[in-house]
Amino acid sequence: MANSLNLNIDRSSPVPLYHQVVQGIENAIHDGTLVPGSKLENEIDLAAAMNLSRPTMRKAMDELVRAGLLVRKRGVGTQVVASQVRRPLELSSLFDDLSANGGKPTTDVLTFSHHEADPAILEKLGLAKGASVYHFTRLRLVDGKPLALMENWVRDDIVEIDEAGLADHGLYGILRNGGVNFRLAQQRIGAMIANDYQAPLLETTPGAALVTMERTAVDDTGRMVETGRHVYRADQYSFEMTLVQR
Amino acid sequence: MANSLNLNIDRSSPVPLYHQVVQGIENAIHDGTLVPGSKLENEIDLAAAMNLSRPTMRKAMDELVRAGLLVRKRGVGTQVVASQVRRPLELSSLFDDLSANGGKPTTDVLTFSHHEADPAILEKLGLAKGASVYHFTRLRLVDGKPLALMENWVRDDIVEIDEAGLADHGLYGILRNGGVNFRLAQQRIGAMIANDYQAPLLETTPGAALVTMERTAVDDTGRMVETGRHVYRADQYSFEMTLVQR
DNA sequence: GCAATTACTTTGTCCTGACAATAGGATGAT
DNA sequence: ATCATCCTATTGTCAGGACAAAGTAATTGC
Repeated sequence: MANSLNLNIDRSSPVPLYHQVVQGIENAIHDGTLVPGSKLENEIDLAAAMNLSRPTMRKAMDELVRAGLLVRKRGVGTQVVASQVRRPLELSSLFDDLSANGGKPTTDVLTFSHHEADPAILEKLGLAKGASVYHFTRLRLVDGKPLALMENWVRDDIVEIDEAGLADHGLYGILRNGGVNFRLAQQRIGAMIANDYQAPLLETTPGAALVTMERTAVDDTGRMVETGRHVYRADQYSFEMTLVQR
Repeated sequence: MANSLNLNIDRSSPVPLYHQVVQGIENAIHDGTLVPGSKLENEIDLAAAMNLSRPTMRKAMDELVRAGLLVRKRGVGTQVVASQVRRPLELSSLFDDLSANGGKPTTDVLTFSHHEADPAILEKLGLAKGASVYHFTRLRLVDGKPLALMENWVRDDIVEIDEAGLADHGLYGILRNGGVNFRLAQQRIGAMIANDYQAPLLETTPGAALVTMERTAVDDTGRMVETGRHVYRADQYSFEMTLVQR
């Protein structure tokens, strides 16, 4: 039952050793080399087999446990977790909500303006009274069919944004290019009924179910850079995630 | 700006040192000793000040970074993240969705049965054809007002469940008592419109917005123990989370 | 034969030490 | 004065070792 799992570790690569191990095991699980339910060799031997130290091996396994692919039990060993539970959107997808679903996503910019922020937005972005923000609404389509209506506010003291760039590179593309490194985001997911404004844009009827998502993103210097409110057609979108009990 | 942060580390305590540090810093942030935006001392000095090794201190900080309370930058230092972004439900709340909101949560068991599982449930729980499951629906109320309608299926080869116990101890209470250690869960959040069955139970009207949540929970041996579908009144509930970019 | 004890395996925690990579400021040359 | 270069502070990665705790299996005593 103990799978030996031969991985190639490239010590000259710039990618950290523990991350190479993470990817290696991930791949092994995906392509069936590591069967769900099977037990891995113990940390010491595994580390020795790859010429790594135990802390390095452990750090790799830590990540996989956090990701929900492995399960450890003291005195027993480490197991590949039951299949079925796939790698979901997961936390890492701080940006680019979709695009993985196969279809071709496109975006229409509906409105674009640059004006003084109202109090609610000032608070959400932690700005001083009188500060200005970019404000725009966009329609996200997949294969030409409307999926989401997105309204965003972005502080204007970091990157300059114009309508054309927004359409071409996307919001996060512009911000990343402008040197913004996002670190975390707070997000709230709920539901509402499509109103008369939203319904025609999303090609549905007033009263249809919508998934709502509000998000505020923070960069690595602690500034709240962007906040927004998105609504998705409930029949075409839902949020998947894997929760890990530490 | 460098906060010294005097923490008491109890080396005789059974709780790991790194976890004591995590709690200490968490508290310091909460009660204002550590101001958002302020810089911490560097890892080496902090570790030395508490008579800890750097790896131990780092492990503690790792957790706080993952939780979104701290932000690290190589060559620069570690910062307390901007306020506003509070500790949300977060991953740890695999169970006990609410109860923190102040009100008194109660639960009514509406239906309870034990029968052969249909194919969809068999697949979700990874059971063989012909296996039986517990199936029940519950109404969750806060301060007597209905909040959520919950329908669950639980495999019957681990713990015996009866209606009275369910009402008294809750589903996760029973399972934990029965020796089930949950490790992870896959969850999907979406939206729908209240139908004629749901509306009166939730004391709302057909057509009202509902948040839907489907979840399958896996224990530490890799078994899928429980799956369920919950609907919440959208005007009273939403899912909050913090996403961390690693 | 059965139960309590012991031994062993494996993960969990912690330590010391070292060097690399990056960001930012200080320094120096032009 | 301005720009390129060097230096320093700080986090990122990695090694090797040691002991504790928990779960499992084997052994022993009755």
